[in-house]
Amino acid sequence: MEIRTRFAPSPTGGLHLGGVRTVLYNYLFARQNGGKFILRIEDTDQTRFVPGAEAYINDCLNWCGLKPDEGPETGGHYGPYRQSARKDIYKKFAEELIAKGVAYYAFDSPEALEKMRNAFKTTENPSPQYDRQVRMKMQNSLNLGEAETQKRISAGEAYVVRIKIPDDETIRFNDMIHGEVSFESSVVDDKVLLKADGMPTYHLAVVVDDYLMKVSHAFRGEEWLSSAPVHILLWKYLFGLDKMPQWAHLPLILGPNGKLSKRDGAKYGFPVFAMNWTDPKTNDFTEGFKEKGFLPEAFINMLAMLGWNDGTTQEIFTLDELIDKFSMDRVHRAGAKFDYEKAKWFNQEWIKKLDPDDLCKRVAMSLTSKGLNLPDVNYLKKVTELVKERCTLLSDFYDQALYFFKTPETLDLESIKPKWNSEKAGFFDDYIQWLSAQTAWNSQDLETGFKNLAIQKNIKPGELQLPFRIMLVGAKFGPAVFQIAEMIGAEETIKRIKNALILLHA
RNA sequence: GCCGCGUUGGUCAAGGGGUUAAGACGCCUCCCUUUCACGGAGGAAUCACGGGUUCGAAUCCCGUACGUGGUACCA
Repeated sequence: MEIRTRFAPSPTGGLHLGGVRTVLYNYLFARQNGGKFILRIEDTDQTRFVPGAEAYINDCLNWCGLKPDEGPETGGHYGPYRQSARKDIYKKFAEELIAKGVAYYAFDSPEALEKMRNAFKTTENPSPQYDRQVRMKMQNSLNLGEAETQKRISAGEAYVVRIKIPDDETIRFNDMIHGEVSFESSVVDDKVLLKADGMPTYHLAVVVDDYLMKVSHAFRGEEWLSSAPVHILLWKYLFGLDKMPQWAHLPLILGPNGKLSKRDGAKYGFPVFAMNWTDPKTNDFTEGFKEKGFLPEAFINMLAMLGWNDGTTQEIFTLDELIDKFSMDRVHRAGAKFDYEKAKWFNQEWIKKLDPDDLCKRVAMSLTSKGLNLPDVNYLKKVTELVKERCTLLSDFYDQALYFFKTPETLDLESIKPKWNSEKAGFFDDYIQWLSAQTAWNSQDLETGFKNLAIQKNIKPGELQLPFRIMLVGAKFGPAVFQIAEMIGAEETIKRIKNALILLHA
């Protein structure tokens, strides 16, 4: 049997962390078993349709390198892959369920439902369900009779189709992560299967499409666990439990307090979505990992480890290694709190790990996007190698490398002034002279010359290094000063020293 | 309220009857470096609580507490 997994998002907004991890686990499982990974767009709620959301999801998957084998863009033999385009299919199955006596028509308006909930509400039961307790008191084919039901339907009265949950049945299934999970049917409600607009709800659509698309393993977030009994029943009624995919309900990714929300991101200053997303309706902006400066490799690596490990102490994995080593039975059961500090660490590790040429390309993109004009690649490559261990995000390269390309606009003179004196000023005057006379220009010689001159003048070389650094960099950071001098060249080095001396004189 | 799922340091977590209870992030101390980092050496856990079972329990069982998800003609 071919292994087929699917990711089935609804195109209603940004793709968040947990969503990407669900994609990842689906993808890894499919890949390692030589199977297929499918993207299916669950756009059955027309009131929540958000233009651009589907394209955005594609962009995110692309960026992450988790491309589906089948989907709305890619195509495939089991299309269409947008549920809105499969509307007619679901109706047929809804009718089949009615014919089998396990579903029924219901005419209750939203207002009538609201009234029912209010009428039956008690302290012990604050949210009454449409279930066996109340269904015989409502307007549905169960108590209206066939004739009346047909009459209403012919008259064009709006109706939904609801599943008729059995009275006393224990519904069990085996979850790949949680093991055996069971529910009493008596606490499950008669979920709507087909809405008044003719569209299916998620419950009908997942089951039908998983069957039709031959999905062998269905992985989704744990928030779906409570509706699993409805899906199990539907499988039993429609296609047989033996055809049902293996379920795995993935642990939730939590924020600082409770389920991770995009609000947490804004509140605590970390991205929550894979890529930047602006809601076209509300104009609400949410930052993405990509734009924040994350490498997709690091993002994926971090997500993989949030809820899974291979049992060793290895934490840095390439996608290929993950495909090789991932296993569902090592997925942790409990929800995991997202730790932004650790996420940044993964990024830093990946910056160090990446092939220099590859890194250089990405740094170039980041730098040019911030308006920096880059000379030749070889120069940038050297700069990148020199500063990379000081960068945790791709976006850090700008601050860390800017002085290699531009004369600093401000200098942290406060850090040198307290210990500044005319002897030191004299030293730099002479150093300029010495530098001007150099024909060879390399960090080693520059340093030797610097130290010799300092000794000559009876000043500790160390005391001069910080001022020199601030002259060249503008602040107290960066790689060895003499390497910086070597990189920016004689002319620029001398210019920067002169600049600083003027400022220190004033 | 009801139902489901979960609970090993601040966080991610290994370990699934006998261990000094791994490792990583973060934090703190120190070394390296007269910058910032990298790197290196250290420091910090009564395994949620209470009962069992057992010679022995973080590990098995039962309760309780807490957390979390669901309880829509949303997914």
